[in-house]
Amino acid sequence: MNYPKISKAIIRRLPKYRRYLGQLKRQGVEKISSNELSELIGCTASQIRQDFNTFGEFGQQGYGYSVNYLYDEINKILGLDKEYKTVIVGVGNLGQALTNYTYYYKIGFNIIGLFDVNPKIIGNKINDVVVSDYSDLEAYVEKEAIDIGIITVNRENAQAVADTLVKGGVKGIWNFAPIDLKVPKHVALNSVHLSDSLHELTYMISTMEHAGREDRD
Amino acid sequence: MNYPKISKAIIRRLPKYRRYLGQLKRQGVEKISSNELSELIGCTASQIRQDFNTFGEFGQQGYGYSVNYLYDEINKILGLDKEYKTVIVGVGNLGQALTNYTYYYKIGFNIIGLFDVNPKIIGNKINDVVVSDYSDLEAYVEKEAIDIGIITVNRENAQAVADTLVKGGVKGIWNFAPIDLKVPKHVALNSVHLSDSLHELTYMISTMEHAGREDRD
DNA sequence: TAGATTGTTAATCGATTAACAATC
DNA sequence: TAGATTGTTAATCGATTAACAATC
Repeated sequence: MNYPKISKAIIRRLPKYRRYLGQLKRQGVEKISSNELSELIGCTASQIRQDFNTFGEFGQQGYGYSVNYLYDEINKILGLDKEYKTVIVGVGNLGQALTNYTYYYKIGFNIIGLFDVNPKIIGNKINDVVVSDYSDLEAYVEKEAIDIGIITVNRENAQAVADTLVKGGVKGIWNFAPIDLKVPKHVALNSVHLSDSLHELTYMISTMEHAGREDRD
Repeated sequence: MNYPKISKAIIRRLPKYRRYLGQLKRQGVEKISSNELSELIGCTASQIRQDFNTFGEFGQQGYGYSVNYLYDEINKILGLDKEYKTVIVGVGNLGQALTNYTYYYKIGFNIIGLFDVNPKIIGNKINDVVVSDYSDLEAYVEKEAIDIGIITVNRENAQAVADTLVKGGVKGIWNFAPIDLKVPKHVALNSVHLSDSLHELTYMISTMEHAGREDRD
């Protein structure tokens, strides 16, 4: 597949489409039109058709889209037709939550390594995986050909962990530390900034309170 | 403050500005120009000035921006000059992680209630807060005038929890269940879709592998 | 005052939506 | 075939960037 350059906006919508199609699949729905899907998701049918057509012709004129086929195609686009060998660095509450989380929604992410610097945690087992010493991380990543490193350490150590993961040869980093990491451009990086998300929420709360007043103007 | 309508894009950038300004503040930097800040963040100086000017005139011509003043102003815009009474519903690993997280970064979010349906968890203490029975949630939210409800239950129960929180009178909901909740428009809602974020990452990994091939064209 | 940098308008760019021809 | 709905082009809308006048 020789993709044209895809905008960040479209990429951010793909997992959402996938979620709704997964839901429809579970409900046993076989076909859906861009119009029906747009009502479900709350966007325009035009956008849906544009987005899909960036990647291929997944529908059939006069009929719509086959839910199963479309779901599979989106999975392929998102790279979810593959398995990813994964390590988590930083086995605090969040690290443990993500271990269980990926274990629970278990499609394709195998957490095969957990790493921490805390001697009290090293040796513990979480979902059958033993927590290893952080100093062994780089060698492990290289030897096991780890695809994804998840960073759940604090801000101060996150960049060092990222550097180690990169040296070990990971393809992608999923970062939860509240900092913008620097990685070489051949390594994929996506960050979940929880505090940013919370602050967007308080912003919304604040403006809504203002809006209450403005309504009377 | 009578805000004009602010685009989602700007709102998403505000917490990021705040993060960098916080860092500069900690480093003891007193003033910064839009140009210096743009290099730090990796965006255009023009965008920074546009963004700030949406909310007010925070700078001084010929000088730049006072880091402390700007930081405080952004905090006010984000509503971070207030305290938020908060409950968490669903005390699994993620709920516990967020309890510790907000406890650790403790500015303004007081987790005063934890709720779950699991009798084995009810009664436990996390950071001095006892886990209560979910059936008491609505009354508690109303009595204590809770501002924010955090949802860390599974997809199946998330909407019911949201409805209960809304009935109790929360101002905002921070949702971690992988579903798009419906709430009345006077209630703020922000969701962290962890799986979506992970799928964006696998997308990036996939396209980078393609890009490797395309480079040779 | 001269130099620097903001605040703000105008130009550009990209993303979304509308419209319709293609086609199942 | 007629009806429906996609695929795709064209029009619109909004967001980003460039430019420069205002001003500290």
